[in-house]
Amino acid sequence: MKNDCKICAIKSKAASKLSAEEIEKLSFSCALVKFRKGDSLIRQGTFSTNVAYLRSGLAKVHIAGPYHEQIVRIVNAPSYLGLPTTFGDKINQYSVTVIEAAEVCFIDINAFRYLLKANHDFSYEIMLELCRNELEVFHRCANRTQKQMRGKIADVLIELSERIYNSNIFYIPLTQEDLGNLVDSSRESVSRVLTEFEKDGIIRISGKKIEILNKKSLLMISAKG
Amino acid sequence: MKNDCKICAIKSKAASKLSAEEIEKLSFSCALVKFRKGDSLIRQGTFSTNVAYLRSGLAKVHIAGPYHEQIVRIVNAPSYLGLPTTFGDKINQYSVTVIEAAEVCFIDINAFRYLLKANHDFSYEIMLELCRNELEVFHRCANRTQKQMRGKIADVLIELSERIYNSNIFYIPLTQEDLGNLVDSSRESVSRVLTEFEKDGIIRISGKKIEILNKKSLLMISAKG
DNA sequence: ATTATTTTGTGATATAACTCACATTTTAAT
DNA sequence: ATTAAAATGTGAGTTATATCACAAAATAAT
Repeated sequence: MKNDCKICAIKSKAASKLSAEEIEKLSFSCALVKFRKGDSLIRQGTFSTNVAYLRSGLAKVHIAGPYHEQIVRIVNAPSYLGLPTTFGDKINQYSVTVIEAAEVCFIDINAFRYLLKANHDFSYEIMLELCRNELEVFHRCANRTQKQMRGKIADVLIELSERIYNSNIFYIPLTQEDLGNLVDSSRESVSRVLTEFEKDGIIRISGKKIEILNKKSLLMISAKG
Repeated sequence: MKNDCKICAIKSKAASKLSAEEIEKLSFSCALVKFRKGDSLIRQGTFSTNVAYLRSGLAKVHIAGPYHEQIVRIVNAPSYLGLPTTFGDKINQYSVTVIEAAEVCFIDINAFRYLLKANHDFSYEIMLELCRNELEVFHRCANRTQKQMRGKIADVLIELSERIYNSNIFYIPLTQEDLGNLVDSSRESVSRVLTEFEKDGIIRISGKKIEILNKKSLLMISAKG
């Protein structure tokens, strides 16, 4: 399985621009590992010397708040996790947990920095990703604080449907408790809104499966606040 | 005043690592401008081909929410503004407005990218700044959503005192309405908490001047949520 | 298959903060 | 200095959502 790393490196969005020598260097310090739902990739407060490259699957970034935990964002492959940590004081500022079976490649921070230095296209790409992250956090923050329940939940459903699954039907990998942590509200309120939406004919739920029947309504509810 | 740019470049945290040739290139595409309180540096929704380098002064980053505007973070010099825009689709995703007299240097995006390419230390520094921004937004987001009024206001006062002014006495450059937009609550609630704190002997207010008398209390209130 | 555990649905009650309203103070403009 | 405009203080009523409580359903474990 370790040999997969080279493939991993080559297949990664960064690698297409790498020289053979660079790939060689990367492959020595990279190990591909498979994870299941619930596994922890990064744990807030711990020391870290790796960047995690999420090659497939889905994960949630979450931080411990003064009261309850808070899910910061849902991350889909491909993306790099733990960048702030590796640039900064090496103490993880957030946790990352798998929510759908994932393949992850841990890249040693020194190899990662070598890559950044050696390959400008790569470092440019990382900057892009960091900028996107920042904007995404902005968006979620505005969502959390300026909308009320219906709007928040509508927004999350749209995000799952569009950004994560690209389909109007999907299996939601989060519990209602998770959803509450994602929009900063209680599990009960999430439940109430979800059944409300179903009664209004906006979505159809059966178990973990959600089907969006009326996206237009969802968009309106999300926009209205 | 235009010649200041070279000084600006040399004095900037990036420049110490630049070659003469690089500084030359930068100075051609850089103009230092002075701004007053209330001036707009970046306007959400507009097209932009510059990175703004805040050399001195204070600014607020804010976005238009579904209902009210929301202040995302307070930025002090030195720092780069508008990075996500220049990497992305060039449409500004947020506004930046001066809240204390500022000197700003607008760096053409092409020159900026040249710098990133030419100088790895510089691009590394930019990545650091992007990471810091992300973590700061995390923090503010948790603050907004998980604490109640007293905690939110305590947190902002601590931030102003520690990160921005480095003093227990400072002149607050924001109106209570601004503070409301910063912590996502109403102007009235801000006022109530502020007078409450004063009655409790935690702060002393006279006009725009705020003195923190009991930082320990503030820290406790902020931490408790 | 059966049991234990986790997740979900829904009512009743409590509460923090918003809104509205208006007086007062402060700041800016002429 | 005088007036206009903006910012602030504070009460009373309203409201969205949290919390508590428990039943039902679904999932996981033996």
